[in-house]
Amino acid sequence: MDEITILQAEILKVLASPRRLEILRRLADGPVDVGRLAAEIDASQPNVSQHLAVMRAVGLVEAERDGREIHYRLTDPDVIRACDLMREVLGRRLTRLGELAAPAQPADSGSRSAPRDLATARS
Amino acid sequence: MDEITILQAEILKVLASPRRLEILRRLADGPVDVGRLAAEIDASQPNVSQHLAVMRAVGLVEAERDGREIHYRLTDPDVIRACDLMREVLGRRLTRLGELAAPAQPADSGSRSAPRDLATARS
DNA sequence: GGCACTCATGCGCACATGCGCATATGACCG
DNA sequence: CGGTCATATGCGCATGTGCGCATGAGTGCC
Repeated sequence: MDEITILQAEILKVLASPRRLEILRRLADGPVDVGRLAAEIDASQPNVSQHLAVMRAVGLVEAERDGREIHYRLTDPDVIRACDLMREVLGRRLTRLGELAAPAQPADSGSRSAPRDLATARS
Repeated sequence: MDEITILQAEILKVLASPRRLEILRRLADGPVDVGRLAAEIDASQPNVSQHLAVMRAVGLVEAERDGREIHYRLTDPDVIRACDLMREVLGRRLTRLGELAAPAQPADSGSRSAPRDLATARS
């Protein structure tokens, strides 16, 4: 079993949480302190703190003290970029499904390319 | 909470397993039947079957019957591509760590368990 | 020093997940 | 049909994870 595969699974495990994804997406917009973060995503402070600790343990985020507040930021935007790429793919998938199910007017969030190239299937 | 985020977390949860990653990487090289797959990754047949069932449930893989065998293949290479991208990033990270931490030849037995360094090692 | 604020940590519980094992289902062959 | 191969499924156990809650730890202010 590949070493990288193990590491990758660990990272993915940490990423596999809606709350943590939400936190990461927020951090992608710049550093923020714990309290503010908790308020923005409507979660308790200990909860957010725990999630941040987990992500910090695997090097996804970094912490820096500023007065009494502690600012968290992304360690490596590349990993999150891969994450965002996946998000876009899934977004297109959802859009496609929505259109198929209801050919009306899908009120999806911002989208970029037309779902025309859905046949990206087999290489 | 975003709808896509939930879906993404579900997918990530399914991906967050070394065994499943191994299976997916194998499937990236083309369709294969369960028995062969189990043999190649040195796992029991029921085990592989369960993993495949899970991945099939979230649409990561597709199954097609061919005689008594059942061939599995990737549904959407795009998701796996995002996965591979992450893998590459992590690979580079590991390489960098190895170079920085030990220009000599360390017993890298528990090297993965140094997340702090990993975070710090960011340039 | 004492207090208020910000964040981290320990605890207990409910819940999900992975695994091995035995076994059921389904397909081919004689 | 009955047997055999290929795969899927149910079960039970051990383990891990998230959450709320209360509390500890570090910092700044008066």
